[in-house]
Amino acid sequence: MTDSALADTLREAGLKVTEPRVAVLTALTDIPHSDADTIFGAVLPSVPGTSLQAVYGVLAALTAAGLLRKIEPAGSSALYERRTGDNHHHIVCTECGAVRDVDCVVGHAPCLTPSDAGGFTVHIAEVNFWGVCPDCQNALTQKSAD
Amino acid sequence: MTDSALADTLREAGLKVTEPRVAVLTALTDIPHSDADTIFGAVLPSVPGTSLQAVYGVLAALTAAGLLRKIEPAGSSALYERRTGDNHHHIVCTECGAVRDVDCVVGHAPCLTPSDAGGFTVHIAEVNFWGVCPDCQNALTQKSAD
DNA sequence: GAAGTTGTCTTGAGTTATTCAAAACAACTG
DNA sequence: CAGTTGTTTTGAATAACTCAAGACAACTTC
Repeated sequence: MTDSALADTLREAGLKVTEPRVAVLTALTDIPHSDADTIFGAVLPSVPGTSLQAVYGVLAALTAAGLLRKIEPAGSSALYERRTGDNHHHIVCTECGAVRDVDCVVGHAPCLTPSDAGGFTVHIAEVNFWGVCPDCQNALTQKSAD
Repeated sequence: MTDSALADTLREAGLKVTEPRVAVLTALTDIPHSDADTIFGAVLPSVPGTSLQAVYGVLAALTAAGLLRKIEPAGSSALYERRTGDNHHHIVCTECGAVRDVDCVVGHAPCLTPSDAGGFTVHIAEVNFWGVCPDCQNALTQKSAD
């Protein structure tokens, strides 16, 4: 994705096009599911004078505009991704923290409807899977074979 | 639930029975889905010399022993509850933060199996619903009627 | 029932992710 | 090109939580 395409994306969302914003979008295209600090590290080379606070500001603005989705897995800092609006879920590795997208389970509206919401109006259902990624499975197998 | 029943619960889990631990269990029986600070406040009157750090320690020990479940909804601090081992879910009010238990959706193993786990071994599926509680619905209706 | 051992609590400080505020600055408008 | 509005920089502050060391209490053994 080119910078000018990203610029258009920003403009369409009613946001001003700035270097930090384009850089953050570029970084999240390359490395999705990154936290603010990782994004800051990825952005710093191309935007030398920037700061972590600026990254937080950009992330908040882009999330509010619907350009980013913020996910907050238990026990880790907030992660951001560009894939929005499709209600997909995530699986997190309990060993290394790796995150992977999981498409919505087999076409289940039932999955997203509690049996008894106790009078609550349900707006969204959030599903997170926890498990072990292939790499860590190998590492664990290796270890137990020692 | 009496203190001695709680004491037995602790002993059965292989934990020493102490005043702060009994007090934390009592507090969580009365007010489930509480955070460390709220529990601290509820415990303080009956265990005058205690500290927030002690509460954190107790919560960690009881959670590790399987006596408590820790839930960490996005954007809020960690909450604890005594209901464990039944894989139930939660619905959180986006207005006031109220949390309510939701029994597992209509008997769905499918709900807990991602369509493509990408090589991950899935251990647990976590489901959180976000919506508006009855009280806040009323408040919002009222407000729009003004 | 008393002494010892082990684990728990208290006290105090430190860490990390995140947020707030004010001034300097840059992007879009006309 | 100048003005306005919104963004970024700089610096500091906050909240939730963790770590560490000594004081202390619960269960065990005698």
